[in-house]
Amino acid sequence: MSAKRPLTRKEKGLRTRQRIYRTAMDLFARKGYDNVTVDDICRKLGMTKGAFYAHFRSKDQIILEEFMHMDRHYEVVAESLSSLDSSLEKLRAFNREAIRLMSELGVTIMRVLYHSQIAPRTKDPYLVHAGRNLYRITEQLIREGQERGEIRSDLPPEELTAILINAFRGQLYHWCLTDGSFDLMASCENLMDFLLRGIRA
Amino acid sequence: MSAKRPLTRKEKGLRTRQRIYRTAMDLFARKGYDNVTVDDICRKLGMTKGAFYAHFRSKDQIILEEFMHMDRHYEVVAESLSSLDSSLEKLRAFNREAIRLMSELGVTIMRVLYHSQIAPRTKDPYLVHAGRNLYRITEQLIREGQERGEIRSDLPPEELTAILINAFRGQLYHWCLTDGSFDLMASCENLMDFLLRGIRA
DNA sequence: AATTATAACATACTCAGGTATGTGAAAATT
DNA sequence: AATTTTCACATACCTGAGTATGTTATAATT
Repeated sequence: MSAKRPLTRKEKGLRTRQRIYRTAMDLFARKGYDNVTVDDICRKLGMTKGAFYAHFRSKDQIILEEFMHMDRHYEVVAESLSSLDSSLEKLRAFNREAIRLMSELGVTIMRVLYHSQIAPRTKDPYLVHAGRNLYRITEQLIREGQERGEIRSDLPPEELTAILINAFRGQLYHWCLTDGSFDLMASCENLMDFLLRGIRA
Repeated sequence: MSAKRPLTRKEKGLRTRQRIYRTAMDLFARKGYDNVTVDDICRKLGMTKGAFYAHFRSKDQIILEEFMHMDRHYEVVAESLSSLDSSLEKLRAFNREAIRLMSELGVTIMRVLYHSQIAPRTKDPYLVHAGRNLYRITEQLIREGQERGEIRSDLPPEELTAILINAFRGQLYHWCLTDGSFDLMASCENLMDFLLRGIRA
């Protein structure tokens, strides 16, 4: 037990925020996102909507944050790539891990994400932020591959990046639409083979 | 003026349905989907929600039907393909027209569609109905191409179909996310080139 | 022709996400 | 130290999609 120094206001706020986050994620996992109301979450925590919306802009902001954590994780994946010597293999490995991470998040979360990101009121959706590690790293790998002559150079790296990511996203979207009715990893492995044919020099 | 024979009940219902449909689409186009409430639509027609929901399951059902019309139109497009002799060119042309149709529907409608199809409560989303013309025709063209040796046969036609359609859908989704910030036709032309590299024998 | 069923709509609700505003205590400012 | 600001949360409300339940005229059944 640590000494019970009275919490500073910021600390208290952060703690509350985390409690909301965890409780929400826990409820989502157990009862399904749309079977959990914001009031449910608050009731379980003995607080009110005021508290919730002081810490999160919306219900699906919770899901978005879970997803954003993943983006940070991409950096770790990228570092593990140095042992591979072909850019194409790096690209393949990086993508495989990205897909794995998303399949581990699960259909439910990915579905809520793809649903909320395209919602009418959603401005500047995170999914397409150019600064995301997903974009940065993919583009970097492609650029490298082009310099080393492994990847075709008749298209700019940004465009190849977009093609790749959007193709996979279409697959993910489909996976969500069908409630995870197929093996995401396996199908993306095939997709990667397919796309690599179109990308190599 | 046609004689004012009293309308049979079915006729009346159908007429009402069409009035709702047109009024809704008109309002959506002018004020934006999410700035139009079901009550707005009803008020403009001098009826109430009861009427609306007797004819449509939900607000976005209207959008879905608009989209389903398009699917019927694919057949017409498919018939115009016979003048082309290469399966790959048929595939390219068919896809181009499909994209054109969707870009003509506009970002707003496509966005509502992609949003509502992946909504938590949406069961058996139309977008992935195997019976859709989009799937049937694409798969047919691929099958032909394989028989004629123009398209690789190491993957089953269903899988190639899925890869193609999902890749394009990813692009469409991205188009919606960014509110139509790029030229859909042009970018899909590039995407098609890219994918054809991976699909030819 | 009388009865029953049903389809087209109206009325009055529920539900859940989100907002506007209030309050008290901690923190910054003087 | 006194005052002002700010932040964490509470209360009360709004909104808009969707539903449960009438009501009435038409169509089907007897």
